[in-house]
Amino acid sequence: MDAEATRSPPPAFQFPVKLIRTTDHDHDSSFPSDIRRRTVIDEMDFFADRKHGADHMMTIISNNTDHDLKDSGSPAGLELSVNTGLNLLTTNSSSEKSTVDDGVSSKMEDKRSKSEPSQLAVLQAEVERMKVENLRMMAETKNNGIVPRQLMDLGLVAATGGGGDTEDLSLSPSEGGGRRDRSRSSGNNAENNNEDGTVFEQDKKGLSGRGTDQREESPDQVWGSNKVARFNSEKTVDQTEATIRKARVSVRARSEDAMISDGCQWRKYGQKMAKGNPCPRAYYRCTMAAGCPVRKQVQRCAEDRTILTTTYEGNHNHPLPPAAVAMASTTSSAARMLLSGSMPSADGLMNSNFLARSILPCSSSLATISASAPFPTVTLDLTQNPNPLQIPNQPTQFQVPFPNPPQNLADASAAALLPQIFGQALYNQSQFSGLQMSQEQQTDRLGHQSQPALQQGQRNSLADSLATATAAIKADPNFTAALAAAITSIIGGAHQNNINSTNNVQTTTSNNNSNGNITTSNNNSNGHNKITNSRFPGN
DNA sequence: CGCATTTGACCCGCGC
DNA sequence: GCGCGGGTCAAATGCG
Repeated sequence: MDAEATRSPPPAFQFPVKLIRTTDHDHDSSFPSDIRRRTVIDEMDFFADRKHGADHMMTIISNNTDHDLKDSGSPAGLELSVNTGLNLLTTNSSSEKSTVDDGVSSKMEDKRSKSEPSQLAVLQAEVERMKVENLRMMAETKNNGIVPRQLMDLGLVAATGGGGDTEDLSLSPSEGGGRRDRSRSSGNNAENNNEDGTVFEQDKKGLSGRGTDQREESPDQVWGSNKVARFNSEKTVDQTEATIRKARVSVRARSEDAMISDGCQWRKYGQKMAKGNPCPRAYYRCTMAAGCPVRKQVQRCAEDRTILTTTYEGNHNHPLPPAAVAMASTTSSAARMLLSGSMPSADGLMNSNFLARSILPCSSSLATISASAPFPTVTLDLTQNPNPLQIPNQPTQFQVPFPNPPQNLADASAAALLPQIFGQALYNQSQFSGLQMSQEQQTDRLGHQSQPALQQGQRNSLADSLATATAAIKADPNFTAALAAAITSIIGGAHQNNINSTNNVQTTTSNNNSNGNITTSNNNSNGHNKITNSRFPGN
């Protein structure tokens, strides 16, 4: 498996979900023996460098917005750094031996940025525009004495930067040694202060009843706790914080393997039988960096044990390998969608639901938002056949006619496209969310404007944002073509792979120069593209 | 021997 | 106040 880490991944267009094939399923007590005994389909490697094509779009957006906004230090960056729980960092983690398939990422990133200057420029311009707009909105809201908490939170998160140094201020319980002092006072948040004096937003620690959670890090440590605001003052703010803190993103995907790969390294730290499900729930924490607060739960669906539900919460405090960025982008976008419309109230969540449908009418079965769950949760259901996956009635039609692929491949395709489509739509949605929120808050203060009116406004704003962004993308025929080619290739590749009883889907889409040379190929060499994660020996 | 996983115990919040 | 369930810890265990 170590060989995998050092292997140079082929230039590929891969996806955020990899169905892990573990070699020691027999040791896996997490799943029923019948599941463990099943013939394991070869890995579906949806991860990889998305140097080109659709995924590129998402990556560029993430990178640019992240850097631009962060660098500028402008409030505009706040929104884009929403603490969705998963950073959108694309910086490659250096040399973690088990880092998943990121060996050539840097090069590829560079190459990509060089090869697609026009798209980049367009997107950068778009980001710039968004930034300015956000700045304007911030000023407006401040003048009104209303500061969308969302933006504040984002800003704070942004301030912490991609390094997650904040979390390094203290050791995680394990590293720190000794059992957590659960009686520890929760009032001392000094360690949570940022270098620049900004209190790490989610310092939730302070809010957490569990003193232990102060220990480190991030907000997300409160991941399992229901402790919400105990401060009466700034109640609204705290409620919103709590909402953000607890936001979760669940991904449902069919997999007979122990868990899906999201490009990160995880260590199992617990397993419990959850009520109502004969399948145990496994708890993992990210081990890519000490003190990374990101956790995830993996559990099989009781009704259909081929379905794996992976729930993420937390914010990575370290750079992510490209492979992880894909999933992070997806989940992050989902969380952003959830949170962007999110007031802690049920209305807010319902709004998000509405927004989800508005943004992604095609994904009504792919993305759902639960307001009833203990924590606001976005569920990305990749088990349903997204056929066709499209965004109707949008300025730029984005139609991906799936050829009704087999279930697993449908999942793969959905997973593959999610970061681009879902993420893009959500990204755009997030652009107006600040405005939407401020409007909403003002409206609330003024006395509850009718929901339909707000929603209409949201829809219009969304449509504008989406139109602008999609138009920008569309403006570059090369990119559009590459995107279409990539998608076609994905679908074809998935199909082909299925026929070959191989789930490994590798699509290479190169757009290496500015003269429109587009090459799309389906790299489907059996047994060669398999990517395994040495840190995933199975759970 | 080091590291990851397993698993029972513990803590906490919530509902009754 | 008590029981239940979820989440986490950490010693024990297993594996490479």
